[in-house]
Amino acid sequence: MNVPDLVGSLACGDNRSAAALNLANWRRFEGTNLAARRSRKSSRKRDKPSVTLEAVARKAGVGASTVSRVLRKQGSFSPRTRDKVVAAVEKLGYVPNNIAGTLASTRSQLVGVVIPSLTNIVFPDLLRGVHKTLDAAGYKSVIGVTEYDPSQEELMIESMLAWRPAGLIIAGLEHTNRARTMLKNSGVRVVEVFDIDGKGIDFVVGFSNLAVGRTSAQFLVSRGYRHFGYVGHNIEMDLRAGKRLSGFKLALQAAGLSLQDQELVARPSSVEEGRNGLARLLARNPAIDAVYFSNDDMAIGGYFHCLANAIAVPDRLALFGCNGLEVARFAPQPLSTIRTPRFLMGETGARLVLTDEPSKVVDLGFELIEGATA
Amino acid sequence: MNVPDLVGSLACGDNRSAAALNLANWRRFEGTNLAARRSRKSSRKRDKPSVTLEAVARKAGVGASTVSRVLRKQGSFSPRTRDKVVAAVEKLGYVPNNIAGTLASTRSQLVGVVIPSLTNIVFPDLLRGVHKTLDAAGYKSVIGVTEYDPSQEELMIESMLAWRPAGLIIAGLEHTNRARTMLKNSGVRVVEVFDIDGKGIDFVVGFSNLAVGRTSAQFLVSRGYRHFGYVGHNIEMDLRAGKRLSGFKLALQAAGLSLQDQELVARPSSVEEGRNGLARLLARNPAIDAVYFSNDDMAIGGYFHCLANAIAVPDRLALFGCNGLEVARFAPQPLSTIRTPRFLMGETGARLVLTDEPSKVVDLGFELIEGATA
DNA sequence: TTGAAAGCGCTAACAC
DNA sequence: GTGTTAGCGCTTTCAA
Repeated sequence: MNVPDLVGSLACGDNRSAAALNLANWRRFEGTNLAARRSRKSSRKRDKPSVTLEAVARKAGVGASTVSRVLRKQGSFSPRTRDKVVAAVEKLGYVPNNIAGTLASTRSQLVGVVIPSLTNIVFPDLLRGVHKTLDAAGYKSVIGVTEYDPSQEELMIESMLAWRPAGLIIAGLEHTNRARTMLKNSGVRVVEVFDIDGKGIDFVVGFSNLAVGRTSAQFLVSRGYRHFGYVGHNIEMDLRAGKRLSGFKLALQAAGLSLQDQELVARPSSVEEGRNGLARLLARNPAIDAVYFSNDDMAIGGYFHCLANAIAVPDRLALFGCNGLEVARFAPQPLSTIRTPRFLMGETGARLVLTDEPSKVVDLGFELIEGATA
Repeated sequence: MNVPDLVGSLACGDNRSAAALNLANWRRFEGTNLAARRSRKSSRKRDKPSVTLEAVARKAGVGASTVSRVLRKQGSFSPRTRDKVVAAVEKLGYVPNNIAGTLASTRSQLVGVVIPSLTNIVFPDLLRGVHKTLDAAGYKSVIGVTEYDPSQEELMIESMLAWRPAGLIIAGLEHTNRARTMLKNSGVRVVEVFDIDGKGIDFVVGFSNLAVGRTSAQFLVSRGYRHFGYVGHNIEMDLRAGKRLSGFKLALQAAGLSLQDQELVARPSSVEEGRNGLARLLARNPAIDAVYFSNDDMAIGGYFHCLANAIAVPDRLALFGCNGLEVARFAPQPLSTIRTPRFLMGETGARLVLTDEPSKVVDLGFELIEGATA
């Protein structure tokens, strides 16, 4: 144990092989019911002896249901009984089995969280809020990542539902029809977050991406910029970024202006794509004096491009992002952007998903940060 | 439904209240067994009718175990039977109950992941790797966040174990004694990640933080720097950052040099703390010509300080970080740092945790990125 | 205040 | 190839 192996010693085989092997071993055991049961235990070295509630009950000299009541501090029991039980639990190192508990009570303490990505910090931010609230209430979050793919999301939702979660928190309002149907029929409470521009299933918690885009445009217009460009990532996948762009364009239109050029990258947002995207946009269209980015990661990339190429910000070029990331806040020039309530969305969503309240939409709003880049 | 409510309509009460309320309603129902059962269903609007395996079996006109076999593509069944079952599943919208399945088979498809934080992108990076591997193998990850607090970690581990996970992935090698004992007695496979400098419980997957610190120092020394400073976050909480600092100091010592000054922030790492920390360090000790940061977030903050104050990097001051974050890679001057294998750690850890292999330590190594700041 | 009994919905062994 | 049977480890009822 703990003998340092090197990377080379790692087989890069199929992840399932081990499970398959187990199963194979497994099915070799024959004999009487009892013998078979016993073999099962020994067939996997690592199969825990698993102290059960009943073992605790025996040790404490009480009934199983009494132990159950004591452990959940529910119903009544004498102090003496409680002490005996607690002592037995300690002695045996008993850890309750939530799987059995959940099955018996039909009330799970698992909440599913389905997000498109873990690469963009906004989703971990959401998770932080969710986790904080859930943890305080004794719930655990099971996470699923969809990579912005609706069919993967559908699969994810289906397998999440198989765990009979207490609730489901999902980023976005757009899902496949089947996903929507499963969700509705499941009887599980659903909270859709990050977007309120559309029709939700149950609870909807977030902000209007359309309004974010609109507000961004109005701000830039009010600052006197007139030649607008856009640098964004794949808006066919990230529908919310697409809605922001729509809002942005609509507001420009309303002001009698328009987007002069846009650079759309077919990949996820990143600092790199933002930097390169801006470079391409400017090469193509040097007259642009203000650029709207699909988010702060992209915008920071753009800012880096300006720093590296001595482009005066905001005099020669204004930059505007979305999200209000920490890194953007402490740049030499704080990025002009809109702060979105990711953590609060997580907290709010987690709280609602555990309630019995009627469905509703909660607009958490957003905040414009003037910054120094526009 | 979907009537836009405003934020104000949200009570900011205790998260448990709803659950408590449910329970209260719950216990009010009395009567015969059947009546009670029925009340249960109606007491919570949202209690699903829950189609069962048996319902599918009836609909398909076959036995329950046959349905089970078909659904898990295990054992044998005729094509005709399969078609009947599949049809019934479709018709009824059946979603298997993993809770029951897990209890019956005593083989869970849940893997616990215990990390100190979600604020620092390195942990989501780990999660990405874990999730990718687990997802491909049909497993789900349950996450727990400890906020770098050993006693919270202990609690987290305990409640994770209650779900009888297929395995547990934990960041770091340092745990409370009770946590370690629980882990060992649980019979669950454990993978400790992010650190190999110490004694592990079962699998250990990561890199040597001591070596990272040492390598960083050697690099800076080889570049000709002689007056070293350190800007870091709370190393009493983040033990791995502490180990890097130790390695750094040891290597300086070995070169006949030493750290001239250090700025330790008592908070989590952030761009802000890095920026302010460097400002304080330089104010106190202007002679320093190279600064080692506890990680890239801090280092980027330091870099921003230099940009904002026209401090020539690396001529006047060299900067060195740790992790190799994307944002650092595309800064005007790419940050000099060490890339750590977060994603790979996640993949490797997840793969190992599902195996039957004997315990071992896997050193995934790290990579020095020369960058342009040192 | 307590224990016996009946499930929760599924899997696995085994006989047919 | 398929159905019957016996649990998995709990919670909840109900009678004592």
